[in-house]
Amino acid sequence: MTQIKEQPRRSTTAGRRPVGKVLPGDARRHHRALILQQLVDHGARSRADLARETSLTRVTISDLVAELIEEGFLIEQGTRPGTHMGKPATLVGMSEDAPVAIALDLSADGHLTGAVVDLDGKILTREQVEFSRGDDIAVIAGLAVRLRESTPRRILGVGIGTPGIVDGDGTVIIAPNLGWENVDLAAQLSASLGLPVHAGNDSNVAAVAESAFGAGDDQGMLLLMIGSGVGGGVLIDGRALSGPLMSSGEIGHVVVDPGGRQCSCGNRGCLETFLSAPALSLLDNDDDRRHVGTKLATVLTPVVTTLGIADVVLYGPTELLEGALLESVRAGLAQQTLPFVAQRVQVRLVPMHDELVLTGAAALVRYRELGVV
Amino acid sequence: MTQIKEQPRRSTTAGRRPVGKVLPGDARRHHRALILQQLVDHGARSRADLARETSLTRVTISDLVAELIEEGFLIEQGTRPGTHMGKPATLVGMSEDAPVAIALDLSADGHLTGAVVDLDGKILTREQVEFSRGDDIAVIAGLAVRLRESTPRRILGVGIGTPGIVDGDGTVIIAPNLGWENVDLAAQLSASLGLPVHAGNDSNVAAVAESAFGAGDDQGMLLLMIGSGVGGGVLIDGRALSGPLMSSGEIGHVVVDPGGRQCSCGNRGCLETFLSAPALSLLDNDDDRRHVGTKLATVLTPVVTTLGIADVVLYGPTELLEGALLESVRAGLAQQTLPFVAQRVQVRLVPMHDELVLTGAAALVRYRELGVV
DNA sequence: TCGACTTTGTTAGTACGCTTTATTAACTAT
DNA sequence: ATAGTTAATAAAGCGTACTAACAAAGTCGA
Repeated sequence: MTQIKEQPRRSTTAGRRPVGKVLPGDARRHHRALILQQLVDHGARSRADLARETSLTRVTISDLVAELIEEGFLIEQGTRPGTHMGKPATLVGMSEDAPVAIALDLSADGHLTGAVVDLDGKILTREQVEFSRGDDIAVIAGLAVRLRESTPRRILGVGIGTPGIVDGDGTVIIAPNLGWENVDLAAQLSASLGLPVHAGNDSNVAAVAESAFGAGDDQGMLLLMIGSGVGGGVLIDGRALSGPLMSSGEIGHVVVDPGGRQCSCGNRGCLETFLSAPALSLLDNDDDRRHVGTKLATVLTPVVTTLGIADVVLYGPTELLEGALLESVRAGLAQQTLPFVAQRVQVRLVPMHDELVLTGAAALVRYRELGVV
Repeated sequence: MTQIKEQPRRSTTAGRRPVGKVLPGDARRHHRALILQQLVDHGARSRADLARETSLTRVTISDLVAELIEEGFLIEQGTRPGTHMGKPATLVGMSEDAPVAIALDLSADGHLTGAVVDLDGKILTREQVEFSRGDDIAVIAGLAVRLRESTPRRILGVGIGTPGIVDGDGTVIIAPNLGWENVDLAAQLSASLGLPVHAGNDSNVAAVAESAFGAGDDQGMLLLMIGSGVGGGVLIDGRALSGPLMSSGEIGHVVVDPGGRQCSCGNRGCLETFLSAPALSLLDNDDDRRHVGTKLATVLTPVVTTLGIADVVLYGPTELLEGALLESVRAGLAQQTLPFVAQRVQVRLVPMHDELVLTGAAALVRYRELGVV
């Protein structure tokens, strides 16, 4: 009887700076990721197509595709329609029964939303439960269990978008809304569920979703999530930047009006005190909206210029953002940056009902487990 | 006679997001980089040490080290002094005759500085020639050739720090100071010198130097280069971020005072019109310096918060920056960011005579050719 | 002083993943 | 029918890192 030696659990290295050694298996995992990426991005295609697109040989592609079919990710879809020279190609595409992710959204006050999401970002099942500051993490695990039982499909992993500062291991360093400090959220859930769990800041995760499933420029994007608070996420090459402080979601707490309104973070005049949905809904004229847009542009300009980002997304209640506010953000950015940058930056709105945090949590799983951006 | 098949020229993949396939040779190059990184960072050590630190086996390390000794990068330095159990370790370290880089600095007006720089960032030879807007690139190549002839050591490659927006291939997309637009600087020099050539924005390259050879936090750093203009560079994980627009050096052209002084970029009131060395030297009281520091903090805050950067470096004429200006930058940052961030960010000065552009150009070569950060 | 132990570094053999070369399969063009 | 083209598989080889085993050179304890 063959004894399989237990390998230390390791997610795909694709997309991360390799910090340690690289084994042959890492190369293979990366090549699997290349194949899945092509199929997810451009739909079903033949093995020969994949060989051309990845510059691997047809032999290697056949081998990898066989493995991915075996594991249920891919499925043969018959020969390519139409008439061509040579032997007709057999199309290979993502399977309808491919593994799915469980996605959890902790960003809302008072409740927790969970969903089963497939690898294309489609929400299959959705459930919402009460969850407030102080509630036990077991509530989260409970929802995940119910979601797991709601589908016959294999679960690739669990993704969580949570407010606060979250490190790369899924530990919530600080989350005032939830009253958490140094909570190893991912590790606890992983232990109780027996599944890989990945957690990220809610607005970072939303940015990942817009890049993975939306219209985001996956080379570089800045997303601002405007809800009860304001969060932000920056993506470069499909990866959410967090930096050594992991504070990348906290753009809402940049002070734009020292001495202004009191903010929950302790400071006064944070961007969030102007731009949150509650604050915006109190505005009753365009002059005030224009004022907020100008303030916002002042915060965005240094980031956009310094990072060379061309795609800025405002994710929030469209009715509060469109019109005067959006126009003044565009105008402000155009005025405050180099002409070279100004000509290339676009600012656009994405409506709240896109549920980017939920699908982004799934995208996080897809990325960390499969290396697909 | 053995025919060596020509491999497509490829620099190390270490540190870049792998975009295509990964061959065994790529893994090997990465492992060579791990070894060199350890030796550069922590000095000479034994093969067994390297095995422990990289988690490769002693066998593999011996193999790779033999190769690196063969190529002249490393050298055996005798047994480790002191008395220990077991067989005495043979120390291996960077060779005194290891290959060097040719570094070129185009950031100054009117002249071009070149140097031969070793892998530790030490300047071995240095030469300066006239170079102004409109001069031929052959002047640059000429200096590189003279520098190459000035040393018997092997040349690893050529690095260039240049003002303007530079893409990843070393093409200068736009550089007003030099009157360049879409000049494929690296490609032209590489063709005429027969050496690998890497080019980057001058302030980005300076940031790389501070991370590689200075005290920079290599997880994340923002460097502002304050000279005749103002440029910036952001490093995350030892890599300079440039984003899709490649404009990351251009933080100096964020408008902080709409309607202010005319800037060379066409806009009015750019950060550069306040903060450049010429502008600063005109200030004669601390109130004005404090005003500039506050403006600067306003630009830095969104970047620091959004990227979660803990290390901010002002690289310029110390006598103009220390005191009131520096203090007000620190105070502004502390006031305008989350307490969590404010407690962790440090702002420090690096004097101009550190020649960061020159050594940074060398660091760029070291990184691109050897994968050493 | 001598054997036991520890640590370093090498040699020999194995596993894995990709490549190249060759072959079979299935179609179009003439 | 025959040639040409494209798809996919089969077989053999190469590079890289691994495990196992061992030699070398010292320390340590009795």
